[in-house]
Amino acid sequence: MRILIVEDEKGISNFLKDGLGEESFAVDVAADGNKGLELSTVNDYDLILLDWMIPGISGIELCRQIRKSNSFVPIIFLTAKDTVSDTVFGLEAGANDYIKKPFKFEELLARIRVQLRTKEGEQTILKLGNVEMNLETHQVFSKLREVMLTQKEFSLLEYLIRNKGKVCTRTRIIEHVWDMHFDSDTSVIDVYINFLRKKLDDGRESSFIHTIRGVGYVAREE
Amino acid sequence: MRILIVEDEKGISNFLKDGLGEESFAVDVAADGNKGLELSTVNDYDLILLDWMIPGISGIELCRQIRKSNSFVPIIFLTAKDTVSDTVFGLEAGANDYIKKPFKFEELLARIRVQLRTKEGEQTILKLGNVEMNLETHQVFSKLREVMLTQKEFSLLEYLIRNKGKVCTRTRIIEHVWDMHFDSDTSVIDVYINFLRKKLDDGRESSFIHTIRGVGYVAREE
DNA sequence: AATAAAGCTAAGAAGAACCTTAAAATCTCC
DNA sequence: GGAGATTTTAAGGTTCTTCTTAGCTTTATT
Repeated sequence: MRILIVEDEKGISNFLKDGLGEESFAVDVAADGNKGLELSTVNDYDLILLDWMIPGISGIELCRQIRKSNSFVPIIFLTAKDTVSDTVFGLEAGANDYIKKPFKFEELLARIRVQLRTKEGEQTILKLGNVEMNLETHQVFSKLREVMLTQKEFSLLEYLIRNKGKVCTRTRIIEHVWDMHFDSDTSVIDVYINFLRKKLDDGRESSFIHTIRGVGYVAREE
Repeated sequence: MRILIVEDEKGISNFLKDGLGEESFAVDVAADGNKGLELSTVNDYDLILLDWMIPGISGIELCRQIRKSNSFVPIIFLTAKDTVSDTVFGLEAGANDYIKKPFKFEELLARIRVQLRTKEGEQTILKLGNVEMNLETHQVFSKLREVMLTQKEFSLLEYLIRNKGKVCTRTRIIEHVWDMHFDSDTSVIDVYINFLRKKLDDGRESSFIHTIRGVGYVAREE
């Protein structure tokens, strides 16, 4: 996840760069509007933090420019001002959210995550071979038919498909899908793998969910 | 890769043993400090997981004893306590890292891999000639084809490739790959070397696994 | 060349891991 | 509170891995 910060106050931009770096974002900093425009044109950021008051092109103008170029990158305004009209201007210019200075780092982080989540939500459809799952509507299709899955079946399938090609060990599955620890003596996983295979394998011989004996399972396209 | 777990709570040790087994480690469990000392003296472990609060010799004392005997085996502390001083004591006693209970299995795994990496420059992908193994996805490729290996085949191959160029004696192979002391009356190793050669040598005459008569085997590039 | 030692390989027994089904326990919604 | 759906446990059957055995081949030594 790559983030651009457009901010002229060194103190703040350093603080943000360090903090976001620790959260394992890749961070670039532009100290003025022109530099910001240049970087945002050249690179493909996942999110942009934009200060209201910057030298060169103003924040609001930069925001408009970015939107004009048909980019839907999430933009969060950082503003010292507290007037309703400024907020309105910002959002009208195409910003997704704003945060008032001074702010707590954690609050900013939370808002960033919200933006990235909704952005990810644009591709709420996971696919593997004939199987397609829509995370938003909670629907699953195999070939053309819709298949009804229960909650647990759904999250198991989601975990397998998100990790397609990789072997998911029983331990990891239990931790991610069942939220359990330390229960090595259960065969729920076997049962649910069986459910999924029955529902999704359209009576074919071999499943797209492969068993790796002594290790776990892996979802692979044929 | 052979790991010793010193932990008195059966639930946790079973959970760890299964989980690490799935990641193709050979795992021993000691339920108290004395047993832990005994096993760690007799066997050559690649890593030790040590609970803080155990019957018999305390975890911290066991750690000191191991270091006293000039062993540099990586030690990771498992601790329920959350005080700074305990951590300090643990690290002073010679531990390499610690993790607070309860922990996610994958976090522990990540730390284990870090310790093994710094020990021998490891990555998740091991290569030798045409053969490539991905420890994370548990896949093995020879030339372009994917080759299906069983658990034991996988860990034997891993051990050989980690020690590529070096001769692996039968005794060491048995100790690191099988969870056994050397039993001169077994020919499991021969059998498994044979399995690997069949699966990986693509019908060629000579194998990349060379036999060193009276000593063991060595994996070498052509 | 004979002999012994070590390794190779095929076949099969023992055991572990997995699959499948059914029934019990739990949750949900009227 | 009860009916239906979902989740979990349990158990028998099946398949695959692991390990042993035994006969055969290669290598080393005298």
